Amino acid sequence: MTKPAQFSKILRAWMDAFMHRSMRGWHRFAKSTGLSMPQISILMQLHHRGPCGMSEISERFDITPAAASQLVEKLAHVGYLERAEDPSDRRAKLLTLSAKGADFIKQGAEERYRWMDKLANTLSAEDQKKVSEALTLLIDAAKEMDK
Amino acid sequence: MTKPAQFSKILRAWMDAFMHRSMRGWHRFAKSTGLSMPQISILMQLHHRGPCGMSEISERFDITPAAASQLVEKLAHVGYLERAEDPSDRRAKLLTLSAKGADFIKQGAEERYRWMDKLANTLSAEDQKKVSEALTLLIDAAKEMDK
DNA sequence: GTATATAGTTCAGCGCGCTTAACTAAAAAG
DNA sequence: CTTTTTAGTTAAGCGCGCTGAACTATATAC
Repeated sequence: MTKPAQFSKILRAWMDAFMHRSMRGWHRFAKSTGLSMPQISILMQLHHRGPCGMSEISERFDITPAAASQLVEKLAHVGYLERAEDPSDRRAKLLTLSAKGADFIKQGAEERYRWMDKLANTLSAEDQKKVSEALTLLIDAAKEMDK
Repeated sequence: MTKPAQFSKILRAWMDAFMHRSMRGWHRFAKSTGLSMPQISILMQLHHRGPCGMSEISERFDITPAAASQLVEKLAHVGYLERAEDPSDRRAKLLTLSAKGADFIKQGAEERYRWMDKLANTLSAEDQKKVSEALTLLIDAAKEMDK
């Protein structure tokens, strides 16, 4: 009974320490590149959940189809994604991240990785191994939970 | 040589998997409460870096003093923070999170913790212990790096 | 004391994300 | 074939974050 509570506490401390730091990082990146956070969020979703339709965008980000359409229009205009017609349903659009868009996202992630790498390098080889194993556990568990 | 690269890869996989999920979580929370992301970011900074002046806000979020002043004004108006005069410099203001503001932030974090807890519960007791130790290492390292 | 730098505020104006409402086009239901 | 539902677009308008510029008040330099 005390063990799970303790575990939960550590998870929370971790999230507190790192999540909003990441948020600020993305925000800065967004500003430096001229894109907005919502636009970047869409590219990120496309990046690691693959192509989808407009409706999925508006559902996942909880905005109206109109808003989704306008955001996507801007991203398509600068060439970060492509809007193709879904062959199985000519009303629907199939949104795919372009190579340029993928590069963009990778570059943004790269910047945020830096401090994480720096952080990692302050650990001993032994500790790094421990952390690796633990994070792998978490990553796998997360994949499992997403189905 | 291959070990550090491997470690770095795992750190990145972790960040990819979790960070933007957290971002979406905060965004939803923001919308549901009527505050904006910038406002919440300020409260979060106050929450875990303690009181500071206006200038620190504008520096850390990379906005003009004017913008910082306006954001803080709104937060003060709804009672999430207090703007007191710095006794050592009567030009400067000392921003502190109010109890109400602290509650607000905790509640927002609470919501995002939920899936993390769910995730944690899919792990065996043994794995939970491994993860706990590893995250503690990371948290301590981060504190160290922040000086 | 005068001059200059610093901390913060106020205001006009801009861009952006968002919504509502009206619309087009294709698919599904009858 | 007609009706209705679904996917997405377009346009007007609102609120908000942000900036630049002008301003107040305190602190520092000479």
